[in-house]
Amino acid sequence: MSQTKTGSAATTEAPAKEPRGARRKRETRQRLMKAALELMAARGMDGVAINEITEAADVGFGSFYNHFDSKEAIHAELMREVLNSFGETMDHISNNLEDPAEILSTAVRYAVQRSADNPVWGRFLIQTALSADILSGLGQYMLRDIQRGIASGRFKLKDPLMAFTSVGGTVIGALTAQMEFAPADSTAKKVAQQLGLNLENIPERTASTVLQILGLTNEQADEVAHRPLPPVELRDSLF
Amino acid sequence: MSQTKTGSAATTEAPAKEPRGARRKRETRQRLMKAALELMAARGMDGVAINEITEAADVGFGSFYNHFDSKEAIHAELMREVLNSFGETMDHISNNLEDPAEILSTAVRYAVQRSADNPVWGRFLIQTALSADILSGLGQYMLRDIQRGIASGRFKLKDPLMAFTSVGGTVIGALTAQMEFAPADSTAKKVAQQLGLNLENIPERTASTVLQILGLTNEQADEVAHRPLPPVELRDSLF
DNA sequence: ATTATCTATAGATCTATAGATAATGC
DNA sequence: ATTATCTATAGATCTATAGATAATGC
Repeated sequence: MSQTKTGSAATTEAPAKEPRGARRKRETRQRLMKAALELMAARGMDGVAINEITEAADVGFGSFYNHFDSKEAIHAELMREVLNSFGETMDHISNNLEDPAEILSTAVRYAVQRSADNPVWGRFLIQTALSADILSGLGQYMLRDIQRGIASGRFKLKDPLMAFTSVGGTVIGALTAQMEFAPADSTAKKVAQQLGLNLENIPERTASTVLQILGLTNEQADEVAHRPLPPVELRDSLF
Repeated sequence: MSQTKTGSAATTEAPAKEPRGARRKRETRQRLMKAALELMAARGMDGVAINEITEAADVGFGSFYNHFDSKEAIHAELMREVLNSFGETMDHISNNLEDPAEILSTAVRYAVQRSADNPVWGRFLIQTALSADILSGLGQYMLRDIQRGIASGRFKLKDPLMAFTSVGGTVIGALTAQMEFAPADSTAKKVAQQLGLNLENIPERTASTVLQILGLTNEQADEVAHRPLPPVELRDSLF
């Protein structure tokens, strides 16, 4: 248990009075996190050696253990941070909107769009969603939003469990699809285009699909899914 | 390239004339496959050492290389075999039913139910669905069934891509959920029950959900999803 | 003096192969 | 004689730690 955890792990700007050594340590930690994020997004936790992380971070090998106890530990930290950053955005969205359908729609559009813009982030978000128990990751936010919609009567569900499963699966499927299609030269994109599939506006179409699963009519869902997106403030140092 | 591939990898009964040595070899291979299947279902390909596979199969370590070139090779073989066995069942279902909705419903009910009965099989099916490109796994069968339904007019889709994504995500989500809930003492099960969630008949409810995504009304979907299941013949040596 | 980093390395783990042993089939 | 298995091991890879070096802060 030799490592020190900085109070608020994600903040970039230090409290001004932060001594130089502490800043240096924080920066090293940050470099390790960033390097691990990219490597593990691409190849998964098991596919990456600590050696590779320190190399990519341009940090001495032994320094890794000044910051993390193990590979599992840094991976867990990364998941925690991706989720926290996502959660904060979600809270921000929730606090500025009334309609539960619009809240969920905004969250979905945000997640899908951001995964296309930043596949490293997206791949990691998917890892958190699939890892261990569902409700420790993405699922908890979805569940909260869905319950809110049920309570308010906006969502009318005959089968809450299946609705939850289906919404979750749809979102993860869309994140995956979006990242397959995002690169301009991807084979997935070519195949899809040959099949005549529409690859525009996937965030909005995902949101609409999700809302229909939750009981809105086609028209209602499309309307909500195309409302103007409120600006979302991002403050992640990692991405 | 020292290994020999038996013609039809999955068959149990040999052509009677098979010499003793060949049978012995086939049985060793089979034991390796079975052991790897269980270990890799639980811990993933990377989490298992070849050593552990031969130990579990009660086979000398070096013998592994009489049958497979690498860990990747045996994993690929396992995916291929799980998928083939699934595909044959799907073909059997397709050939004996007319209604595209019923064909897809039967396939979904079969996959979900069998995952509950045999979590090792289920976990592997999920691995095939998530691995590499979507359409090499489960997806190809779904895509075929959905296209058939569109062609016949049974499914009316405004957005084929999202329908496909959503159906795929829903099925994988249901497979996962079903396996979480299947063990009598699982925590997931307790949590779900405390939330008042209905855990009965998940195969049928998944099928119904999928059909609704594909444009059937609630009532139509429920009716199809509860038709009597035609008997399905299984002939997998591995499970 | 303290703290964070670095280099170097011991030990564990794992893969792939070589060569010996045992069983089969002619 | 051939074939499949086995045991034993060399070599590669990776983790975790020890001890040296450099920078900071008093």
